[in-house]
Amino acid sequence: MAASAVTLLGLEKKSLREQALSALRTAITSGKLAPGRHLVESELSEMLQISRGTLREALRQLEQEGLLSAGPRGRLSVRNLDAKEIRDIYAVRAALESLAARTLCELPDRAHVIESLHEAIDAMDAALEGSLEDRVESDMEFHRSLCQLTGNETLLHSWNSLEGSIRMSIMFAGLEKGVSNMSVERHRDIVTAIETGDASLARKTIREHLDAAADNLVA
Amino acid sequence: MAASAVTLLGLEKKSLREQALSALRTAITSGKLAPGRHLVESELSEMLQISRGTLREALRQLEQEGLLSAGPRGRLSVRNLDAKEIRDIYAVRAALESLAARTLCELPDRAHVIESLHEAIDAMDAALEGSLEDRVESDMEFHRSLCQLTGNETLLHSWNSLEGSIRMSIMFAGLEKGVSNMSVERHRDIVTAIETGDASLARKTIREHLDAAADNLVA
DNA sequence: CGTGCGCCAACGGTTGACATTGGGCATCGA
DNA sequence: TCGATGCCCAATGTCAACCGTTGGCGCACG
Repeated sequence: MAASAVTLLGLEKKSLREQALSALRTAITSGKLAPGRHLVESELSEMLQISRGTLREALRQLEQEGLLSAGPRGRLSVRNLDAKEIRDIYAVRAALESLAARTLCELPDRAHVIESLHEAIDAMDAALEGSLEDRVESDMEFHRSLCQLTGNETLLHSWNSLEGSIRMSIMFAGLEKGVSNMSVERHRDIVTAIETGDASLARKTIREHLDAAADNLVA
Repeated sequence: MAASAVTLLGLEKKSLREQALSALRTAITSGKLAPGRHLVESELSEMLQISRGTLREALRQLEQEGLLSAGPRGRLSVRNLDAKEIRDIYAVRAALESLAARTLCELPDRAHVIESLHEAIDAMDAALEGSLEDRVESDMEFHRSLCQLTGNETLLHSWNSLEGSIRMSIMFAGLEKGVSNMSVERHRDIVTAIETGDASLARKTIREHLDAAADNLVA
């Protein structure tokens, strides 16, 4: 049986829940919904033009991603990060990406991996001409690729769950500070290390990169 | 302001959604809901005596925990793990717990941490007399404590999200195989390493423990 | 001035309904 | 007989309206 056209084209219209999820995630990580802001189900469901039930499913998901924090009686508000939490998030991030780097180094055939990573770096280069948001976007893309290319679904899933928190951290510190860590050179070093297959070097490179980023964010 | 009695006692009755979540999680990780089994909302909502809406919130959460996999048109079924996925899960697990070990080693005041870990080990000792399930339970408790005691909420959260998958891995391989890795001595070594504050030793110890466990599970 | 009472906002949960979509089965034609 | 056609149904996605509960808040009253 042939896959449907939409599936082949990757154009399947997302469910309302998924749309709401994306919309809310973007609103939060872009600061349109300020940290600490209390969310009211009825308000949101009206804004997004979806029913409360559908909305609640999306909210649960955002809660699990750590973008929302639950107060007493299920009261939800946009999570507010402090410096320690940002460091904590980046510590977990570093652990995951270290694993990614090590895994990639151990792959027998890394050719296509290296190629993909170079493409991601080219995209970052191109984004230098764009807005701050574009630069953040291409950076996230690169790091997500690291996890994705390992072929470890669980790793990718964990990273995706953390992505919202990472974006919040960057937003919290201010986009300017956030992008200041995203030197293309640094990322080239990471790819080079992976290319050589030196796992400990790759891990060290990426760890230092992320540690520096965290330091910079909370400075 | 005083916290309410129920809060103090930690006895707040869980919401129906949370109850359903626990019930389903247990049903899956205990094998009562066989891997690959297709789940029908209306059936489950009747079994659990809750409405479809509430059930769907719980299902979404289980999906994010990796216990359920979504087929076409939102069709949910109990996730089916193969050997590679188990290894992948344990690789992520090891990354998280390595971070936990390192973090604990770097804590200036580890006395209460060591104490808590010793209690967890005592519980494992006691569970030697109990059922296989008891032993698994006390083991999970120990490892969760590792993450919790770091004080890194994000780390604990990530571990919790992975816990379901870990339990599934153990169930998949058979409880006997699962518990065979849970030697109390091994765990004592981990605590000892943390006690000395030797981060690299602690990481090495826990990593070897988990690698061996994964090997054993898929063997 | 303080206290108690009642209103109201917001959440947890339910019910019943409807559209959509694909699978399965039976029917029909070559 | 076998494949194509088309209908029915199961299951999900979504909605609207509703109820009970619970705290917060403000007002009236002693």
